[in-house]
Amino acid sequence: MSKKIKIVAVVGPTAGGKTALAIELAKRLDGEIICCDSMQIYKKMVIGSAAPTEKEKQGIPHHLFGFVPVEKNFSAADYVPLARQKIEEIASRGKLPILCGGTGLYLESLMYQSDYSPSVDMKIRDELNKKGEEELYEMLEKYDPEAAKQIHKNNKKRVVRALEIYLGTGKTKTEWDAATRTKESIYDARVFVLSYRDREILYERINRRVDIMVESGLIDEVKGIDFPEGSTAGEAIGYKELRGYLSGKATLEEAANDIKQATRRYAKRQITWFKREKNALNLYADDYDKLEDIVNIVLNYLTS
RNA sequence: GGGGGAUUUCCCGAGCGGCCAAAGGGGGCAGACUGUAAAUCUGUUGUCACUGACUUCGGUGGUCCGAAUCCACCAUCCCCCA
Repeated sequence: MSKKIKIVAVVGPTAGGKTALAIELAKRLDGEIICCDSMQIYKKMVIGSAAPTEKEKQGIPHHLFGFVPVEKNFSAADYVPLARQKIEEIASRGKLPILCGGTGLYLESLMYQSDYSPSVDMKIRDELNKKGEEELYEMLEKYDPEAAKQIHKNNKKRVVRALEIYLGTGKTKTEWDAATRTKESIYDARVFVLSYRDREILYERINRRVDIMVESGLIDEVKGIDFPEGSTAGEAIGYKELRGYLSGKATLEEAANDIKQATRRYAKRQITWFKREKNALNLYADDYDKLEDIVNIVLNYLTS
């Protein structure tokens, strides 16, 4: 059993200031940043996904940003091995891998999932998707009653996923989970959840940031991307609403308001998600005057 | 000046005499989540001493055992004729 690799993760709701904190930490700790965000990984989606710009990066090496074509179906299962590879590579050079992003599932999978169940034939998924919720749930209750207990019958995506695992591999999702999910983190990870105590402040930051994105050319960015029908990338907040504006379905103001609202709700879901990481250190930006203070808290925590 | 229509809980919007604290949607709030996760789904959303009581459906006053629902007047908005 080899020693666990040390990593740092900066996560939390969108617009919380993760990017700046991660870069600052990388400077102090001789680190390199790895994307932990399901949208910043895509090519061309930089303004709308709030990916760091060259200037923001300040010369710090960034990995797994903007490298997936928008038409490609990318998922946590694709992300995890790539991120692992990067972590090892960075650590082997004596640098500290710093994960940064808002996708809780990616981090969770990276830390607590030794391996994913084998990829499943998309034909099985397509077939399942044709069926109704009732029928699917009854199937799940029959094949994997444990999973059925945990998944709500209305949550078709998750019911389908559980079923396709069983139908495709002969083993249930419950069995796969038991075999591949780890109790302890695979890495010696220090997780920092950066957020705001006062939700109003966070929401104002979100609203402002959306305006800034639009002013910075988000519309042109959207025009320049050809999202295939039903692609994951095309579901990104900001992009879908602006496509609606460009096709005349909404005014720019309506689209901008929709983006703000969707982002706020997204931030709430992220906050809920990150509460699950019990070993994380919660950092509330509104408790501090400046970034430097937060950086120092983190540095102290890491050395203690 | 004459005729018609509207006014519902944070918003939109059903309700048209009891089964209405009032459908449904949105938003808010809380939560779940391990191969679509910026996705998907769940619960909750008048107040309280919460299996019951109380205050709500523009305002005031009526009719009725009983009104968001009927009547009268007032207010505001919209439409049509002048």
